[in-house]
Amino acid sequence: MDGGDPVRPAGDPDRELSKERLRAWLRLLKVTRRIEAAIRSRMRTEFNTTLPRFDVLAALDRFPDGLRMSELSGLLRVSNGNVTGVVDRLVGEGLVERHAVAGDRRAQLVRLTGRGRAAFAEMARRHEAWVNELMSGLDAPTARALGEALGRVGAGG
Amino acid sequence: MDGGDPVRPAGDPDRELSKERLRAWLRLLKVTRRIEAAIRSRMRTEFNTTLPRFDVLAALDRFPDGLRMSELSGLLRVSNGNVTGVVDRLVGEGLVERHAVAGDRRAQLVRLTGRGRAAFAEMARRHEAWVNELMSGLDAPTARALGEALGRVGAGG
DNA sequence: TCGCAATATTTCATGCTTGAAACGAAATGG
DNA sequence: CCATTTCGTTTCAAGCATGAAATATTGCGA
Repeated sequence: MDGGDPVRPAGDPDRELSKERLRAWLRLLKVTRRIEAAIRSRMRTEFNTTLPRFDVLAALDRFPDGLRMSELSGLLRVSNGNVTGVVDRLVGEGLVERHAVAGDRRAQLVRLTGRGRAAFAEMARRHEAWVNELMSGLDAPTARALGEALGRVGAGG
Repeated sequence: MDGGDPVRPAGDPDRELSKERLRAWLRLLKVTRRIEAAIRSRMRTEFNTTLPRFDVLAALDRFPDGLRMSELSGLLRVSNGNVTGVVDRLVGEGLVERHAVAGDRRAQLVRLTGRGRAAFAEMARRHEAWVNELMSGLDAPTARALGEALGRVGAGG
């Protein structure tokens, strides 16, 4: 009939699209890991801290009234138990404090301390500079194209 | 004299580009983490294994003659000590084996076993299907645009 | 009000990850 | 040859991450 070669069906579009998506994913993973590793390493050498701690500080900086543990883990998309440990260490460093919540003795409200807010501001400044450098290959239109494409991936998940 | 407002200098292009890159990076990180978490979870429930182990199997599958520990950690871009542990567990599962290298008693050659090769083939098949599903929002041209943008980021790092 | 499900958080076991230190083996330079 | 350096790998301590179990508290329905 009009059928293709059974060994390599002339460009089966589903299969090709799948391969294309796989390639895109592998590249996405590679680039993300490389940049993440660079940021992680600089966080360690310049601030003696870690990316997870920075993420927690960033979340708390956006919510000056504080966040509950579960709100924090929800925002960061990590497990509850995870946040417990990271917050413990930040409290130990004096960057964050826990408060009781009036009316619910189960919950904890977590907030930045003054030192925590100042430390985060400095880290955020450097962090932006690192990202700017690490992504220096990206001009404005390409950055927007990337955002667009990622938006579609996000919608598709 | 023709200068802009000192509070918000009318569109300082460097600063705006930096912000744009930061936004792109945060989005990149978010999307990547979400997909990675989904794959990780499915690896666990469907195959009772982990992404790092899958990565090692994938590398070994591409090199049927085997790889040294240091070649493996170089390919995967992780530390030596890391690979030691992951390979230990894969050996324990019978998916991988270590061989001595003739002429260098320091080195180890790591290879897939028959079972390892078969197990990986099955996992890889499912893995591609998951990625295809998780990135279903991405049509072919957008996938290519994404690859293009990521290539530039890669070149810029 | 009593029992019980739902909620907020911590604890735990397991595994990944890193960077540094330890170690044996190989290579190299007097 | 022998000392020193380099190399390949493992070991180690610390921290991140997960999912499951434990704990405590709240709230709801009979």
